[in-house]
Amino acid sequence: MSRDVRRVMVQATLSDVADLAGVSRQTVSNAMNNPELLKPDTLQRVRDAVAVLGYSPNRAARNLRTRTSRLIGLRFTPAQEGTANAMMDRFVHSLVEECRVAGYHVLLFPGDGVDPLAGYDDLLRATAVDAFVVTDTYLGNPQAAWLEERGAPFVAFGRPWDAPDATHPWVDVDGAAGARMATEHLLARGHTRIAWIGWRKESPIGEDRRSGWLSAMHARNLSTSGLASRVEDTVNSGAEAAAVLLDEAAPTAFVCASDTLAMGVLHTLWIRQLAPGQDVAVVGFDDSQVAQVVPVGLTSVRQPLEDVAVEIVKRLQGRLRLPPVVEPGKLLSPSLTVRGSSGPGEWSS
Amino acid sequence: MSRDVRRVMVQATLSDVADLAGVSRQTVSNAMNNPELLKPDTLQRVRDAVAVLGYSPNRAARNLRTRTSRLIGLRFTPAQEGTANAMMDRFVHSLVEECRVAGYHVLLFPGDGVDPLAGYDDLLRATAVDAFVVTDTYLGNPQAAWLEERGAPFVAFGRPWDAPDATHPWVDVDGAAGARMATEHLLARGHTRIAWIGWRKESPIGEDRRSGWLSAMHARNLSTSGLASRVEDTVNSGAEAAAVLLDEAAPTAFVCASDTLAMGVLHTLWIRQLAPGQDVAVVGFDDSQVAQVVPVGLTSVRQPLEDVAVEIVKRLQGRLRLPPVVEPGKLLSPSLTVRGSSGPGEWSS
DNA sequence: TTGAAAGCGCTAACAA
DNA sequence: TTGTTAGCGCTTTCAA
Repeated sequence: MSRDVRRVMVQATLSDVADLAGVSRQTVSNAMNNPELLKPDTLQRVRDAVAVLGYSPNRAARNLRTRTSRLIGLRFTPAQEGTANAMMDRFVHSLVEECRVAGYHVLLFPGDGVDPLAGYDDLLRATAVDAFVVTDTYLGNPQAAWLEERGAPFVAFGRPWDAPDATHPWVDVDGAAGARMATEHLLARGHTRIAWIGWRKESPIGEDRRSGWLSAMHARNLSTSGLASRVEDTVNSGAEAAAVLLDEAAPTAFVCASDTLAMGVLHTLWIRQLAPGQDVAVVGFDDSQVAQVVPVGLTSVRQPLEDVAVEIVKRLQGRLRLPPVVEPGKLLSPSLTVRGSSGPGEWSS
Repeated sequence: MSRDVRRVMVQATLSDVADLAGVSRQTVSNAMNNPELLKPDTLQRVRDAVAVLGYSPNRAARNLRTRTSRLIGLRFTPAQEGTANAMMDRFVHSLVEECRVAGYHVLLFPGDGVDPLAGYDDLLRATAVDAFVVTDTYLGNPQAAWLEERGAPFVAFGRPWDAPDATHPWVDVDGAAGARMATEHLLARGHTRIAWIGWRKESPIGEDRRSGWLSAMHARNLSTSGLASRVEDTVNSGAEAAAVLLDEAAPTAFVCASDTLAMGVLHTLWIRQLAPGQDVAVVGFDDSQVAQVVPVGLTSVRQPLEDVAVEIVKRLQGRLRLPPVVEPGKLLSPSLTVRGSSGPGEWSS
């Protein structure tokens, strides 16, 4: 009885396994980490002992000895209230899953809002994580430069917009291609007066997406003058921009830099008794839950976050290898999820 | 030059600090963990050395020695596609922040979908985490029973519905109170035929919320017969249920067990050219991003996830203290976020 | 108030 | 193929 209790409470160690299997501690270690070094029947004996004792190597001891933690740090910032931007949720899940495959866990730390470097430094100095995944590079990522300077391994989700010659590994989604797909989708459905509602000029991501709309329009020799608006990423701004554009440029379709802005457009359509997809087409960006559940459904550009996670972890592993293998940046293509807001299915014929 | 590089690459250790400060390693340790034991000027000397070297205690070594990891495990399951249930995002952020205050970090591990115990066992045996936060207790939480049996510290977000005599600490939100608030809000706005669209009977959370609607109606001696529906948690099911209820019971308002179902109701209203908030009132549950950005806005019950995180971490700390202090379960009250879908502001007078 | 000794559990390096 | 030795960086215990 009391032995059972102890077995539950006190984890078996390498020594316990070695004693039970009648081998040295090092042999047990090899059985766990380099099984090919052992004679088959020794290996089996050790494995039996491991199973009997329910042994798992103590992480702290292993971490201390190997100077690794098998932990990836991720600064977790929540979606802003009142927006549709909930990419993080899907991305984090993909990252956690992909890290598991690679034998890593994800450690979350809070962003402090003021100092974008907060948190990184502590974890680094305590050698609490092996590497970081940096996501908020739209801020003009001071983290990237800072981490690179300290020699801290990391992979960025997002291009180094402000430092095109940066040498760190990154993965990003081609926003221009996404906006282009969205625009071409609307062109194929017969629209020619397609408006753009995007973010302010300071946002390189916004400008990138905008360029996709622009190039798709120009490729068809369509005028874009008076058809573009740059606003804050809020529902209200989107609604106001849509109202102004409808009044002044009479577009029949909108491509938006975010689902949040697209919801603003839907809001204006609703007020004006215009049917989305019927009277006016709308396409958003991010394929958020909002796009999925809003009545008639919001057609939206979807980022391949699962693939992003795969590529990020691949680069993480390369970066942590000795010697480090620094793979170049990688740009992934988004896809378009078509729903009712860009027109009834029949139109596509 | 090369010294600078080394300082960046190789972290200073306790010994380095001790040498620089001219004290023993133990004194440095005390300076970090029990500063009150040191003579003020010794303490200052040590602290100066710490600052000069940029020293932070190595986590692995500390973990090994203290047999703790200062890590809290959380199984991260993403929001289901096509639903509005994105509570996790907000909750995780609150938890991460609250854990930071308590000196912990959050370690994410993936749910495996099949075995709800997967992941917990590995982390436990490797002593990779000090405790867990268990969130998916709606499954009839086998994790809780299993973890309790193994003596693994954890706190549940969610009541032990299927084991009311369970002794583990938990924190939950009073769903019945939330639905009651929603119903009373509609009653105050003059509605009397208020329908309920909830989840199937197997869901104790759904039944709990339903009871809130029921009690609010009964408190006013209002009939509820024919006014309730139990369906799957999808937009379509919500839309269908709303259509049937409108045809057969002519309600003027709906209270829903989730924002997802409420969006279904909005869908049906949209098809029937009924104005939400004007012709028919709708209240959802969870105050998701969807509720926040959908045109006219969806009135919704909001869970106090920040407070939930605070209470959970408090219990976590109690549970990890020696001897453990097991605080009882705690039920928190939600609030109601009023938006356009439950009627124009003027009605409230 | 400070220091010395011991050891947490593991793996790298080397020896047998 | 297996075993021995040493030590990762820290904190606990005890002695000075």
